Amino acid sequence: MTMTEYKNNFFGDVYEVVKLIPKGRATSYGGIAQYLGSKGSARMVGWALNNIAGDLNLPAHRVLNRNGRLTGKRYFGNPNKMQELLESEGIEIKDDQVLYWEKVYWDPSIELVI
DNA sequence: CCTGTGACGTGTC
DNA sequence: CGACACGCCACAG
Repeated sequence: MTMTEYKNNFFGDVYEVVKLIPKGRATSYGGIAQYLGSKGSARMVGWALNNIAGDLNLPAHRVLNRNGRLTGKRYFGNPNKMQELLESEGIEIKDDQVLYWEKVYWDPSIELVI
């Protein structure tokens, strides 16, 4: 990892958490930020994903905003790509909004034990 | 150095 | 419900 990329562990931490999101579940930028504590804010998580999503094999489609909205769909090249990936895992989506978000939501600070 | 700009979140009106 | 403000941190110009 070069300095331009993994400056702190932050990128690596985001990478690690995103990789651990179970299939068919999803989490939020804020959730990851909360799990990482003071290392970064929710904005940082989005920024991190924006940098590493394409290069690494990350299931970045499982990271949504707090309301379960597909805010990052435009970064998947194909606007429908993100929704298709989620739906292929059994997640229902209506108008860029994940249905039953409470059930789908996976909070790393609660369900992830490292 | 200062400003704008985000794959964000919370709060207020 | 939508519009804003503010906090957040890094980065580009």
